[in-house]
Amino acid sequence: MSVRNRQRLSPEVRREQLLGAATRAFLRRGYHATHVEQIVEEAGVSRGTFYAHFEGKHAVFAALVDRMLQIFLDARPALPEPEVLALHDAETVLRLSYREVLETFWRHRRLLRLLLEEAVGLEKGFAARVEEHFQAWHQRVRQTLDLFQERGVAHADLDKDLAADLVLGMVERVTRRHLLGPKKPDLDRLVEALVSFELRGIASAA
Amino acid sequence: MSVRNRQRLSPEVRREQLLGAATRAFLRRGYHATHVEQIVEEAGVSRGTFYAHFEGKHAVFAALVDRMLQIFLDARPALPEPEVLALHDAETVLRLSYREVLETFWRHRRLLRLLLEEAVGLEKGFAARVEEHFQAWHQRVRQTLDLFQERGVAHADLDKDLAADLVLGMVERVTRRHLLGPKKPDLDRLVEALVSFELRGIASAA
Amino acid sequence: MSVRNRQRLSPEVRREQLLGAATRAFLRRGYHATHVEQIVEEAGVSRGTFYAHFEGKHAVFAALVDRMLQIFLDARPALPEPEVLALHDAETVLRLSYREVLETFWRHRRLLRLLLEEAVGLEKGFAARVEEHFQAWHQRVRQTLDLFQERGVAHADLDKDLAADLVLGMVERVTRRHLLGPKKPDLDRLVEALVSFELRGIASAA
Amino acid sequence: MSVRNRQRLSPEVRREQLLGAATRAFLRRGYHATHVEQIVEEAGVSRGTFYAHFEGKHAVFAALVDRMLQIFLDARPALPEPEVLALHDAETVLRLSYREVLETFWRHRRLLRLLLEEAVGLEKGFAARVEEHFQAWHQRVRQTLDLFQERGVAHADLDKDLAADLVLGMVERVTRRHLLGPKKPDLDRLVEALVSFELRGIASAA
DNA sequence: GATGAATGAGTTTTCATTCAT
DNA sequence: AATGAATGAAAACTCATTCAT
Repeated sequence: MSVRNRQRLSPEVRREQLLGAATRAFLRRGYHATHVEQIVEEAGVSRGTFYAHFEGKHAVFAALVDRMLQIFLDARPALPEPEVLALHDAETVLRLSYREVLETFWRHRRLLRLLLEEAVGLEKGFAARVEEHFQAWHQRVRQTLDLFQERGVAHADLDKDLAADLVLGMVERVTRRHLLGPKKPDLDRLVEALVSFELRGIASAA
Repeated sequence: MSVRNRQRLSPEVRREQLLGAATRAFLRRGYHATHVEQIVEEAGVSRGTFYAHFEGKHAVFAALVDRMLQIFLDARPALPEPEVLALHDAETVLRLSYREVLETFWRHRRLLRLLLEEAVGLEKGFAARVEEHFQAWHQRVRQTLDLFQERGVAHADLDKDLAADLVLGMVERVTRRHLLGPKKPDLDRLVEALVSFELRGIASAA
Repeated sequence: MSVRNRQRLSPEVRREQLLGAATRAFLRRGYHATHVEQIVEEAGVSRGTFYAHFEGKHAVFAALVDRMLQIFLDARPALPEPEVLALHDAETVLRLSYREVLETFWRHRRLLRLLLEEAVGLEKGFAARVEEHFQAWHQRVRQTLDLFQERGVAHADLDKDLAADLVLGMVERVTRRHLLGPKKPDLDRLVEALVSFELRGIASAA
Repeated sequence: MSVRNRQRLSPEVRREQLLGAATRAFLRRGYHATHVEQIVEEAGVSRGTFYAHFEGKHAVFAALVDRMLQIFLDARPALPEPEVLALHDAETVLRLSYREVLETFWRHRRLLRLLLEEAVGLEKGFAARVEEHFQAWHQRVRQTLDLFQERGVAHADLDKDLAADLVLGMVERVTRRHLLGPKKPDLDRLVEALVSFELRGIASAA
C-alpha cells in the first residue's frame, strides 16, 4: 500500500532516529513553528510511526530536555571533588572545572542551544525544570566558594550567594556567545578569561 | 449588536490600553499561549477594536519589544560619560552605572521579563533584534573597559572582549534571578557585589 | 471633534455623490471586493453619512442597478415605433434602432459594465431583475421581427423566437467587446455590421 | 474525535469527489455565498480533508475553471478541418460545428453555467482567463470566415472581425437561454437557427 | 509495526453595521 | 447631519492527533 521504505527498526533505534530528527527540526524553526509533519519528514517515517514512539510533540521535546539535563547531571559540571581541591591550588581547580564544563557544553551544543533558546518560556513547565537545574548548579558553585573562602582564596566579605550568580552568569553568557555560534571556539582562551576573572573577582587581596 | 460598554476613546489612549492589557496577558501565559481573545477580554473591548489598532498578535508583541528596546536605548545603561569618568574614580563610576541600569531594569521589570522570557527564540526575528541590542551594549561595556585600561584600573593583559561578555553575563543573571522575581530586591547589595566583582576581576594588582 | 470637511449637503446631492463614488469603487474592484470603507473614502464622507443615505452596501448597489435599468427602459431600445416603420424601409429602421441602442450603451458604459459584469450571479436577486429586462427586450425584438415578417422583409420560415435570441446575443457581444473597453468605438461600423448581418440573416430571399 | 465515516479514499478519488461537491455547492449558491463548510458538508468530509486537497475555496474554484477550459480546448469547437471543408458544402460544415459545440456545452452544462455566471467578474483573474478563451475562439471563427470568403460563401465586403463577434454572441446567448435552463433543449432547432442565420448573414448573394 | 488520509476543535481575521459624541 | 471608534457574527484556515487499512 505504501511508498516509503517501511523499514522495521528496533524501537530503540527508531526512537533515537526520531529524537535526532526532532532536534534538527526544532533547532531550525523553534518549538512552536516546528510541526510534527516536519519532524516525520526529517526522520523519513510516517506520522503513525512517530506517535507509536512518542505521545506527541510535547513528549519528544520533553525527552530532549530530559536528555540534556541528564548529560549535565552526569557531567557534574563545576563541582570540584574534595581530593582534587586538596591536591591542587584554586587556579588549577577552577581551570579543570571550567574546561570540563565548556567541553561538555561544546560537545552537546546542539541540545544546549535547544535548551537555552527554546525550553525557556515554554508554558509546560519546561522552564521550571531548567530553572531547577540552574538552582542545583548554583548550589554547587556556592559550595565551591565556601571551600575557597575556608582556604583563604576568597575574601572574607564575599557575598557568596550573589557571587555564585555572577559566576553562573559569566558562564551562561560565554556559552551563548561563543559555544552556540557556528565558529569553533578557542576554549583555552575562554577558560583563561573565566578563571582569571573569577579568581581576581573573589580574591582575598583586593 | 450587543452593547458592552462602547466606551469611545481616542486612538492613542485605546492603543495604550490595549498595549497594557496585552502585556499583562503575555506575562500571564506567554506569547504562544496567549490568544487575541484573552487580550481583548483583558482590555474589555471587542476583537474588532483590537484589529483596528494592531495588525494582529504579532504586531502588539512587536510594539512591546520596540517599546522595551527604546527604554533601554534611552537609559543608555553602563556607558560612563567622559566628564563623569574624569571626575570620579572607577569604583564610583561603576557604582553609578550599575545603579542606573538595575534601577531602570527594576522599574520596567514587567516588560523586561517579557523580553527575556518571551522575545527570545520567537521565530519572527525578535530574537535577532534583542541580540542586536546585546551587541550594542557589549560595545559600550567594551569601551568602558578600554578607558579603565588606559587609566590603569584594568590590568594590561585583560581580554577585554571576553571580559565584556563576562560583565554582561553577570548583569543578565543578577537581573533574571533578583529583579524579575516577586520579591523586592536589595539593589545596594546587588550593585556592591557587581562593582566589587568587576573591579577585582579586571584589577591591575592581581 | 472631527477632521473632515463636515460639509452639509442636501440629501439629494449627497446621495448622488455617494452613488458616483460607489460606481467608481465597484467598477474598480467588483461588488464583493469593494468595502464600504472604500466607498466612503472615495466620496470623502464618513461611514455614518453613508448609512444615513443608504441602508447598506447592498442598497447602493441596488440603486445603481435600478438606475441602469431605468435608463434602458426610458431609451426603449430597439423597438421601432409603428409610424417609423411605416415611413421607412427595414434597413433604415434597424439602423436607427441600433444606433440609438449603442449610443445609449456608450453614454452609460460605466453603469452598463457594472450591470453586465457584477450584477450577474449576485445572489440577491439582482441577476433575476436583469434577466427580466432581457426578457422584455427579447419581446420587443420579437415584435419587430413579427412586423418584418408581415412586411415580407423576413422570410416566412424564420424561427422568430430564436432569431430574437440571436439578435440579442449579437448586440450583447458587440457591446461587451467594443463599448466597454477603453477605446472609443467606431459606432458606424458596429451599426453597419449589425444591420447587414441581421437583415441578411432574416432575409426573404435566401 | 467524533468519527463521522472516516472513509479512506485515494487522494485522486477524494479530490474528484470534493470537486463534484464544490460544483454542486457553487451552483446552488454562487461563489461568494458558498462557504467551505457547505462544500465539506456536501462531500461528507471534514474541513481538514478539504484543506488537505485544496489550498482553499479559491483553489477549488480555480480547479473547476481549469477543468472547464480544458474541456472546451479539447472539444475544439467550431474549427472546421480543411479536409472537412473540402468534402462538404459550407452548410454541412457549419451544421456539424454547431452541433458539436452545442452538444459539448449541453453535456457540460453544469460546469458551463458555473463558468458563465460565476467566473466572470471575480477579481482573482478568473475573468481574464475566460476572456482569453473567448479571444481564442474568436480567432477560430474568424479563420472559418476567411475560408468561407475564399470559397465565395461569404460576401467580399464582410467585416469578418465584427462578424466573428456577432457569431460568438449568437452562440453565447443561445447557450445561456436554452442550454443552461432546466428544460431539455431541442438541439436540432437551435443548430438550424444558427446555421441559417449565419449563412444568410454572411451570404454572398444578399 | 507502519502508513497517511481523515478529523475537528481551536484560532485568527474580516468587515458590514451601529451608535455615542 | 456628520463623525469614526466600536462591535461581533461569520468566515477562513491550521495542525496535533487518531485510526482504518
